[in-house]
Amino acid sequence: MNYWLFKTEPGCFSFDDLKKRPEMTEPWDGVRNFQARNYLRDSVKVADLVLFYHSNIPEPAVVGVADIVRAGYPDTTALNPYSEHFDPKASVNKPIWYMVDVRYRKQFQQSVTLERIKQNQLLVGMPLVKRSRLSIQPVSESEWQIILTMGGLLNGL
DNA sequence: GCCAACGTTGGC
DNA sequence: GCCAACGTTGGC
Repeated sequence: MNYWLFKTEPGCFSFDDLKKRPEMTEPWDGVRNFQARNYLRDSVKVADLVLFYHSNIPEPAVVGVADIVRAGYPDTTALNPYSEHFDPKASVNKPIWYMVDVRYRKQFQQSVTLERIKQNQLLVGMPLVKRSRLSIQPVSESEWQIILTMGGLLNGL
């Protein structure tokens, strides 16, 4: 079982959007970065847990937890010319891009802001701090425990 | 809205 | 395969 951090701009897709339909699964599509793609295609597995991060807002923060209900499969938005994520180089036989399905698990009691993460010496090694542009990032067991505790989910999910 | 960081593209 | 130009991300 692995831990991840997924980034999204809440104006595009937010944790509230996920929470509104708690029993539903949502495709995490539109990832167009090769390193993030590799994680989605090769490493993200069913039952993995995800820190849901809101970026590009005044106070960027981890706001809750989701889980993976389907591992990597071809991202069909790349094949759709009407999608904003259309990629003319992708095809059915060579999909290039991959997505996974996620599901709501739990909202934090208190959002864990990027500011607080940066203040914690045990978290400054996270790609979020060093390489903020990577939209799918692995999270270590200890980082996971610390951030869940900071979010008020000390007793787990 | 600015701009640093960094990923991608394409000419050579 | 190098690297300059360009585009995008995302914190501030």
